[in-house]
Amino acid sequence: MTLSEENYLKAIFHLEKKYTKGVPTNAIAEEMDTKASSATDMIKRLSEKDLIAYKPYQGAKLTKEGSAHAVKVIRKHRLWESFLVDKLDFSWDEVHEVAEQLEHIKSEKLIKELDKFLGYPKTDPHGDPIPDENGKIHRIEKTILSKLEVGQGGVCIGVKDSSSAFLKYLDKHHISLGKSIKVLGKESFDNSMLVKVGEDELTLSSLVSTNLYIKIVK
Amino acid sequence: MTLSEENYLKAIFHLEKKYTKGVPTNAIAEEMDTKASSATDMIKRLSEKDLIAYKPYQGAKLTKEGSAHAVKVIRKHRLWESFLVDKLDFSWDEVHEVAEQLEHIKSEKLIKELDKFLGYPKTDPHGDPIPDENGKIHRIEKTILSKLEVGQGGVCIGVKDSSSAFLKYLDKHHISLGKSIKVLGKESFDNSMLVKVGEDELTLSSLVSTNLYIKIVK
DNA sequence: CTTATTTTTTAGATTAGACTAAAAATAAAT
DNA sequence: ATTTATTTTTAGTCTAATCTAAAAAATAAG
Repeated sequence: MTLSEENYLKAIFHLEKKYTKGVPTNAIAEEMDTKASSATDMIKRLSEKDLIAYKPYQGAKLTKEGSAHAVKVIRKHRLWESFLVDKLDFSWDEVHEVAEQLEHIKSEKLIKELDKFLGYPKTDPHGDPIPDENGKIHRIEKTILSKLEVGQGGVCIGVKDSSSAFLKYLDKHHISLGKSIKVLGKESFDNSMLVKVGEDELTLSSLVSTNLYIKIVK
Repeated sequence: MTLSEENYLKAIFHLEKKYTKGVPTNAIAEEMDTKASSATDMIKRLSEKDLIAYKPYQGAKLTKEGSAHAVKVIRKHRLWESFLVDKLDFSWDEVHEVAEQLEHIKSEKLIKELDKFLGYPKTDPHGDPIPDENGKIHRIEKTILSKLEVGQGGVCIGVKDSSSAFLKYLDKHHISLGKSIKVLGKESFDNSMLVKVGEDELTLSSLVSTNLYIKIVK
């Protein structure tokens, strides 16, 4: 399995949440930041290897095998991100690029030992679940902050957008995983909200509140 | 710089110890486990990028730039090997393959932080020196065990052959870095020697004694 | 100093992955 | 239901890295 094949599988895996009845070629090309013709080529290759099911013009779906492989890569990615933050003092906005490389290292033992070394973490530095050795993804119940009503509150447990820009914004305003957040007010005009984060009060735009995952606590 | 280019640079770097006036194409091909024609191709590419100096039929020599890059890769390789042994419970015969992959990860910060995390180790698990951040290799004075006279002794500080088979042989006979070794007798017929390793006495064949590095202690 | 051998290079093919440009299939709109 | 627009695929080219087979250069031997 080549590096490029693995990246395509991963892309399709993520896109399947959005396109449940076959991921379109264009969507894959866009996700991979390449051209549709290149995506078509790769789709054919993956199809021949039975990693995806594909009929021309019908979009792609991962097979059991393809999905299993994608999950393995995602497991490695998230374990490496955890390593970088927990052991090497990387901040959560610095880990993605490096993990993109590390996720392709081939060694069963390496990932098993790394998992042990990290103390079998359940989530990565962005709150995303780390698939277990059998490929099982333990999804956590989470709510988008913007869906909370005034008076409701909870704990920040993840981000939807994990771009460096967004993560840096959160750092700047002292919002991090584990912080308690309570909704003090909502502005219907622009959907911004007034929240209490830890001891601070601040106003969050819609763009921010729609990208933060909360675990509701009564 | 591609993965393959890096591997060729590394190969040439190691071969330069043996071929001081230009590394022959065939030697490179053999080291890289490929064909001479492939080596010629790569030599041309590296030459165009000024990473090696090369005139047809004259063999290859690393330029300053090429050598610096090779050393960086070697630094990464040895730091990763240290990580695998010190932190992830790999044994010294298991690290090479994985480090061959990890050495190509591109991130200045990663390697800087890894070095710090490991406590700035001076040598890798086989006793080979880890180049520092500036590419300086602090070579240790070492003697091949077979060169010692009867009565002389020292500490095992490295291996010349780091094949899995040899390392496993050493494990089996409780020979590891840091162990004290004393020569009790030499057999001129087959150049085997009787040695005391720690508290044990054992006979080492010439193949073994010519592949163990010793720091002589009086 | 020619001949034979070894080493190295060239020539031509192949594969994975990507690209551009054009054709074909599907979907949308008058 | 045709025309228009979008999406997808095909056809052909390109690059990095490899290979085999053959030619050319350098070295060694008689």
